[in-house]
Amino acid sequence: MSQKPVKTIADIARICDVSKSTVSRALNDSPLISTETKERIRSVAKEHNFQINIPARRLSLQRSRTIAFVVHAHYAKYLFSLSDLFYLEIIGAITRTLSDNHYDLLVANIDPHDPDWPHQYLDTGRVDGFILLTSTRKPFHIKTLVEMQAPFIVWNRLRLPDDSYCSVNSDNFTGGKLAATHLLQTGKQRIAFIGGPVDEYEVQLRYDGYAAALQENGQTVDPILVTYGDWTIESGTRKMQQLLEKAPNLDAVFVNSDLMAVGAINALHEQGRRVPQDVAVVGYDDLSIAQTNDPPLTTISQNIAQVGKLLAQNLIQNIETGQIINVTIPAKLVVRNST
Amino acid sequence: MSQKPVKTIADIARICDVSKSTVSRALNDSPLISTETKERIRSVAKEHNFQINIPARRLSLQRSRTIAFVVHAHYAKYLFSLSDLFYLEIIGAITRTLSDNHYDLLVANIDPHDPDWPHQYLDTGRVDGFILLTSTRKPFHIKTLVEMQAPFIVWNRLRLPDDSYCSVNSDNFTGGKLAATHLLQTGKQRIAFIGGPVDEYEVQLRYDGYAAALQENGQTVDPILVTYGDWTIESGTRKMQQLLEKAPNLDAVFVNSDLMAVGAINALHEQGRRVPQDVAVVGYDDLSIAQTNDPPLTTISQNIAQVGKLLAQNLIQNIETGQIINVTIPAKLVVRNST
DNA sequence: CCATATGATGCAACCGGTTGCAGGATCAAA
DNA sequence: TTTGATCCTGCAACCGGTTGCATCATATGG
Repeated sequence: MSQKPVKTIADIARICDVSKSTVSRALNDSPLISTETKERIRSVAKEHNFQINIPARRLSLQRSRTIAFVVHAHYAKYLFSLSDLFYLEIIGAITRTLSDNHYDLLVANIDPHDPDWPHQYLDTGRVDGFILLTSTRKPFHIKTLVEMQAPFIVWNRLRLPDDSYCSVNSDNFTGGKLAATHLLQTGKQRIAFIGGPVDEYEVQLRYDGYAAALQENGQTVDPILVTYGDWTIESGTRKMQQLLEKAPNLDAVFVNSDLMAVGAINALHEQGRRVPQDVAVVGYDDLSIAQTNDPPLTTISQNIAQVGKLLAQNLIQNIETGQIINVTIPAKLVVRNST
Repeated sequence: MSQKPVKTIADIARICDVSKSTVSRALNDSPLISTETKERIRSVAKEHNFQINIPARRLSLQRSRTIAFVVHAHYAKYLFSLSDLFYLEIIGAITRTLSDNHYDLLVANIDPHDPDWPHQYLDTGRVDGFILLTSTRKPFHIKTLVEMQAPFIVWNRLRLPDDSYCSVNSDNFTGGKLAATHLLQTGKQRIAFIGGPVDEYEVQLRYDGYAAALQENGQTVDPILVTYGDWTIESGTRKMQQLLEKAPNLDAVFVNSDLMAVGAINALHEQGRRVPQDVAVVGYDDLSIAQTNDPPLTTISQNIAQVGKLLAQNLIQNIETGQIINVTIPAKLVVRNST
């Protein structure tokens, strides 16, 4: 009943008998306003539970305080599919960090062939920056973003720090090395490698780590044991089948993602091989699925929560101060029952 | 070099020697403007590839053309977890439909205990409406939303159409019935039921369908065969273990979600039961994981793409016209190797 | 040939915030 | 008592769109 429509700062100004400017400054905690006036205005605002108009503020400040989480509409049926699970787990940490900083997260469903998409989001003032994950982190897009000087951050950058953009990277070399070393230590001798797409930089690094571990152990990489999938469960199954045909005597495999590892294990079971007794398996990512798989996966953990947090935090930092931040987070081996 | 800063409609107005209003109307295809003027203005806009300022338009139109996808920050480690996979697959279809209609999707990471959250999004003009899925569709929140007359749509509404809000529902009764009937037809006799949380309406309907199928077959429900999990893989495993202890002679189980079904199958394998020979399993949802599981899951498909599309479409309809739309989409049995 | 309908465009207000600058009040120092 | 610094507050412009209404030119009808 007593619901007077208090919708704007002008309404509050009227009630408090001050000007709009004073209300605005009071709500923004400006040092220009006296403490008592500030408190009076704030209590009135609280009382009428006033909500500031965000679009108006955005227009005025020329800042949207919104970040685009870029995804491709590349699946026929679903936008997200299980192979994106890794990214989705990251979204959680991202939104939390963003909202702590009063930023919003927009899901930008882009057409990967449209070179114009960054303009549609940045030049229109809808967002202040972009977060790109592996599947959207094509050279083509990076180039456009750099050229238009868009604030953005990527997960696992393409090259080493020669370009000028932000990134959060995992220590892929160490990850690969940890995985292979662990397998060697458990007595395995013929260790196969199922990578992600061969042209991904992170995949190359993981391979290098794998090769380094073998070398330290006096072994050399057998090319027949090396193959590459596309991150999906099915590709894990397929590549494992092929490996078993070509190299039936393998006794372990380092798979570049938990999802492909799940597929690989399916293939192993089909062939009657026991995991880990006959063939040990190490995955990568430590998705929640790793714990619940049968058997639970030994994997390389990347602390997804921290990745998401850093992606959000450093992008905001870049937007607000222009700093270019590149961080690498450590890889950790998590031993479960698949080895 | 020839990059003149053409950022606002005023710039275009100057170039075309017309007024701001004319530019605005031309870009919005107003019938008030002559065809030739319209074309002239548009070609200039194209040429300078002008991007309209969205926050300004939003302020002026008092519409954000943004929808909030509501999620809870209820997981310790991740916001999304595997048990939300179903929802995540839906996001794809939602964003696609929204962007076809020039709407944006915001991820609203809310505190489920804060009764105030809808105001933070609606009264501030950040969004025009909300999409709620099962985990965020608590009576408490629905009540608040209805009271503040917020436009929103839910997946699987709580009660039958007595409240006045939009929803997209799956035909849960038929789904449950299809699952149980299929198991009976394959010759199974002792069919267990692992539901989602017992207080979820959709779970009750699936149970009713299950019970109806048994009844039509001259059977009656054995309470010892009925149990409820919480949608997670682990709960599927746990509940299956309990069932096997209490009723070792069961020969089939209808599980209310694919994820719990995956967990249940893990438990069955642990006990040395073969799927489907010893125990047949039917899941629910037809997630992408259902196809790649070992064995591939027989499940109830809900056409997730269509669900997402309808959620987006009908919510927009409601926002723009006030119509309250409730639709039920059919459930379909997909037979794979787990039965 | 004048009156009026019709079509195209411009003016100016408005959406709801933020902020540079001017100005009034208070108080201390000269 | 005057001067000037300090502290608060208000005025008004601005952010970049949209839109009701006025205006003006042309077309139509009597």
